[in-house]
Amino acid sequence: MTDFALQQPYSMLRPVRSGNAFEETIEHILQTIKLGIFAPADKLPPERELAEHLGVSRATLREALGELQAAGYLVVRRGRYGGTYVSETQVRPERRGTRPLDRAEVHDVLIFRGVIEPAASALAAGSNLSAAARGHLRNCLTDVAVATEASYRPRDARFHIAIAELAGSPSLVGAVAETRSRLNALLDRIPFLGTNLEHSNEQHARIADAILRGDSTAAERATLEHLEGTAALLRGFLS
Amino acid sequence: MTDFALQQPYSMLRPVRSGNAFEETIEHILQTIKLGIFAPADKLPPERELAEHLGVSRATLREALGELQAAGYLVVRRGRYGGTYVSETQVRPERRGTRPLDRAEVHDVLIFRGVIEPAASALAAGSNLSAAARGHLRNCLTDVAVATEASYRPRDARFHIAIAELAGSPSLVGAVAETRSRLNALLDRIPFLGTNLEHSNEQHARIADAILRGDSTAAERATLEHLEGTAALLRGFLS
DNA sequence: ATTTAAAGGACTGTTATCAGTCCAAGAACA
DNA sequence: TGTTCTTGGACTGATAACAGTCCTTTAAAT
Repeated sequence: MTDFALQQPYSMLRPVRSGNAFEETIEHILQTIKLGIFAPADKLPPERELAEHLGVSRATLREALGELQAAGYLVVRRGRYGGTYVSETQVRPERRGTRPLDRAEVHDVLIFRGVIEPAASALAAGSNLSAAARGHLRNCLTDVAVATEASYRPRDARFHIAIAELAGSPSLVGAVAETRSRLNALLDRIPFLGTNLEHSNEQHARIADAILRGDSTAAERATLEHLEGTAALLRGFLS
Repeated sequence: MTDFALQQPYSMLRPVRSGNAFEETIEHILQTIKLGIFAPADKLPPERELAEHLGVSRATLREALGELQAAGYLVVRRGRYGGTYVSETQVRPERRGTRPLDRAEVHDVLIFRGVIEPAASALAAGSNLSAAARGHLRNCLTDVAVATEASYRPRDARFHIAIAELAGSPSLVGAVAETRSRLNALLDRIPFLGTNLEHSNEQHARIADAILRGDSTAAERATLEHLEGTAALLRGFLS
């Protein structure tokens, strides 16, 4: 631990804005795709509406959309009933394992995720879930269960975010989504190891089951166990 | 619960930036004061340094500082060994209880805080704490213990943020700080009720003691109990 | 008394972002 | 076959935010 007194106030003086609006917008939309919020072939909201939601001018949004289109993430259809669609063909992922892992970042992400995801599961299990909410969770579970290796990551994220949505706290949803995104960025930096999809899906099923049964303790424990897999994988690449 | 399917993707399309850089900067600096990160008479970092930390140009930062100076939060001394200082005289708080509480916001803040603060305490208790870290926690505990009603709120926040700092996850610190800030905004909207400082300080002591003893379970439980007080107070004003 | 250096204060020109307006496409519908 | 209307596309002028430079103050050091 470095000098505690000196670093104190500076930990709170984080950047007010992470860059220019244009880049932030690109990053944000890319996240919604990589987290499975918008699946391939989904239609984004109309530009004017999306710009308002993102708190950015349409001009800036269009710059960002143009870039994502050029990169192959989006396709655009003009005219009435046209719109911006998520590309159905996967974008070639960047070369893996090029940049080294940042120890502190790995540590931070794993700790934070270990706090909020089990808590989200426990809260979801303890809530009075509507039929629609239950259906949504089951849909996400099925989607990830039938995913191929190529489509797994976003659907996995979508499933975990769905759980947070059931917990009834928008802040929690945002925290889970952002943390997943940071985790994905870390996973992109290590050589690909075939995930044990079967094992993972089995754990997903146990989590969903506990939540739908209303068993908070089981939901929390199952989630904690599930997280341990990825955590161990990442920690393995630190040493 | 509103229509689940329709609101889905939009929950993730939150604003990329919450306003203009100038206002964000004001708000951010004001937070560091209200959260006790900078106490009265403390010196802020030099403008050039602070601007870089906040990711904003010096011109914009100076606009914000000027506003805060005009409002009485800051005093500026020029020349070598000068700088920007937090005012020692309290700024008169706005009229309380004018705007009504937002149900959803109260709900969200209380849930999220109930997740992260107990977790932070448990993690802190489970860590190998350096002597400096232990000293820092004890200092914050003393500060809040000897606070008057006027100085209580920022010192209380500082204590709870100090706990998160011991947990070893910057994200967790940020989450606790931001949530405290939102909570303060809510508390500002209800009529002032004399807090039971004695009871609160007793709970603080129990939390700090459990953390310093390394008893995670006790630290977590004590924190949960401590939060219940404020939670009940706020919930009382919803009905 | 003079010098020094670290801080705030003030200006410049450039670039990014904005709100607002109008144009062009083109699938659905009559 | 033509009309309609929602959508992306393109432009304009105004404003916000920027990086960079130089000036002013003032307590400490000499």
